[in-house]
Amino acid sequence: MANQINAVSQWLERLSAVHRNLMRRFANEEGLQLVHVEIMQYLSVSNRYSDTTQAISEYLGQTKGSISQSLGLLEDQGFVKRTQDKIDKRIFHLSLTAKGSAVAHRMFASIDLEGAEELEPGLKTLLTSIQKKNGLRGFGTCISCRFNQNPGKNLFVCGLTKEKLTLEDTKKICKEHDEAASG
Amino acid sequence: MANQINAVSQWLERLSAVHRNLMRRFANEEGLQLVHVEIMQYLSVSNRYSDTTQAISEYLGQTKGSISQSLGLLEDQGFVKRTQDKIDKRIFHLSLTAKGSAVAHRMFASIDLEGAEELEPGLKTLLTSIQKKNGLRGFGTCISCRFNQNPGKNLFVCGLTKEKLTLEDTKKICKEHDEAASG
DNA sequence: TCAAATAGGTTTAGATTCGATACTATTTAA
DNA sequence: TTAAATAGTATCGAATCTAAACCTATTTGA
Repeated sequence: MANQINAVSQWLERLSAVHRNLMRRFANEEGLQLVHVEIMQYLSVSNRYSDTTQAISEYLGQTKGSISQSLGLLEDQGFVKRTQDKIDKRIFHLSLTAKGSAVAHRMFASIDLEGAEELEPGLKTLLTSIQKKNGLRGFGTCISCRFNQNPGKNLFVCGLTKEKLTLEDTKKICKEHDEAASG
Repeated sequence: MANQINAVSQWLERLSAVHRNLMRRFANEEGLQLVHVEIMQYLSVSNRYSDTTQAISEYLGQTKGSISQSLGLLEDQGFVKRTQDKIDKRIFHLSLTAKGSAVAHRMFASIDLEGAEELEPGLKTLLTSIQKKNGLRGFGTCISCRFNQNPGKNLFVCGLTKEKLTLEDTKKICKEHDEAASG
């Protein structure tokens, strides 16, 4: 048993290292730092509740001060723009400019995962389980979220914020994600 | 199709980030840096052809200068010891002391992957495929290596180095690993 | 045999990141 | 009205990372 678990841990470890290597290689080719690419990747898939300095900090597991610095650089270089929240003026929503969006696209294209499709359900389950067991935020999409309501075709409502969401909205990553009860 | 691949990439990205977060958290609890734990984890599973500064550098995707520095620290603190190769005196084999080994054990124990066993074959296949497509070193075990020969029960020979290997040897990670032809 | 090339490792210098702390501004709660 | 909590920024010191130069040992090749 223990051996079996260690084996999974081992491959996961390696997979994680390989993924980081590829990301770093891509970052270098673009003349960027690894963390900058990671931030842009995250912003390309995060929803309106999750596009803040704080959320990025929790996602990447680095302090918000460090992320704040990196965001300052990315903004100066025109990859990212900030928009102050209209209601809560402490919050700044971050989004990719066309330039930043192009980087994220190239990044996804550069990591070739052909043939890995069948792993998706397993990866997702493993991920949810690990996040939960270790007290990390959910970071999942609305599809599997217990707050998600679907009162009509292509009509969604977030039970937590009571806001309407489009189908596209529900495909993005949310920091408030909480797994639906199994069944 | 593209969407499906992006979804896998997305979960892989997140899994990689979560894994790194957990490793970093563990490192902090031990009063160590992330990279130090990663090095010890690697040394706990690498074989005699792969326990060098150079190999660690390729595994973790960082420069050998950087790894050399970290190894110096780990040696000073008694986690790692170096042994000069008897034949090629440029090479120093690295291994964990009892203190270092204990850290690696605690690390494996702290990452709870219960229920992930069934993912193992898929992860391994994905890993091999990614490494190959991106021109990265194999880093696998003898079991799936084309150089591995098995002339008798519990008797193994590496076709590349012509050396005898024990069953335990064949479970470790090798930087010369090359996938056996499929079939 | 001997010089040149290669390979494993270390060292150094400069840039960057990281974490901790302190600070501002805004919002929420009492 | 105040106190506490939240979102984010600024600053500083410590540590890491990369690139390049450097050292030594080994291999190559004429």
